[in-house]
Amino acid sequence: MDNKYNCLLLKNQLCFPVYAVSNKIIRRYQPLLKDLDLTYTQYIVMMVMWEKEVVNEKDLVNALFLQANTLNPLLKKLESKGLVEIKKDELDKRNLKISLTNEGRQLKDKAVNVPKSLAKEINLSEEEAIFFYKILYKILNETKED
Amino acid sequence: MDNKYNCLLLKNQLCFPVYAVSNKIIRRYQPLLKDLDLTYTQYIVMMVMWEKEVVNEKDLVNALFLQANTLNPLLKKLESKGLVEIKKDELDKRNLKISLTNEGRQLKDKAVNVPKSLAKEINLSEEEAIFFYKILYKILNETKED
DNA sequence: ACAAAATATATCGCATACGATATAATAAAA
DNA sequence: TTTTATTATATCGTATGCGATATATTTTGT
Repeated sequence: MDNKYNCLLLKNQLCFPVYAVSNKIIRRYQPLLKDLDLTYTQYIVMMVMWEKEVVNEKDLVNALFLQANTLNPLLKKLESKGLVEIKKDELDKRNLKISLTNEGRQLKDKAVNVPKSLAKEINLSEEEAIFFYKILYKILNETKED
Repeated sequence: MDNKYNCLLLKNQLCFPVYAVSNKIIRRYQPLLKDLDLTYTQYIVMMVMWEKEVVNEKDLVNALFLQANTLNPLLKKLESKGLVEIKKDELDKRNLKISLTNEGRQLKDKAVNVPKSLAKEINLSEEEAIFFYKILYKILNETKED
């Protein structure tokens, strides 16, 4: 039973279920977010905007563990929807200053119901959820270079 | 401190770190998989092929928690690389029979090193890994409809 | 047997993700 | 003070993922 190929069995992978759960959760989010006319990635960008009001693109890259070339077209999309405003930072013209618009701020009230609706679909005990959360951030913060 | 918008803070989300960890892990896999000329998704398809040798597209959909329209072009890609062979199942012509080729089978030996290399990058204790694994599959198996 | 429902793929369009590369602005170094 | 290096975005090409819809095949119901 114990051979050198065991490490290649899907059921012995830890990375695969993370990937599968991530896909599953996002699939669950999409219909809820349709009311807000947001995709999942747009939604997490808006979460940062609702919290910070003004950020650089670089701040988003750090907060979301994504990259600039992913966020760039996405931000332009949010701008074209009127949810954010994009300007060059006059103090350091390399930076892009992203600001929440009034319209973007208003969306916050509609969004409040989304996390509750989704929580119903994932049934973890309080203890499990806390442990799960800790492990996820342990992996995320393990190496700082990305 | 406690207001109705707390549920919209990124740091209070459980779904977001799953998504971020998934992205991070796949980013880590890509350079390792480059030697095999496989992407991450192609790699997990090959894992199933290495284990089963012959499957229907539907079996892959179930094993990988993905959908046919994602796998379809991916399988054609693997076929064009000579790693699998795609035929109609003569017993039920709705089904696609995917078979591992000799070339695909040979890749298995090269792939054996990938999981070990990646394991080094994620430092969880045995106990943490087991708990993490259990929670992930609890979420995956919670509702069977997708 | 034959219409209707179910099943398994296929196709299309859109929105990510990322590596690779290029560019503009600032900081550091000589 | 110039060159050089670094930083923050921008652009391009490739590969997913998924919802919506269409098609072919089989099963079910009558």
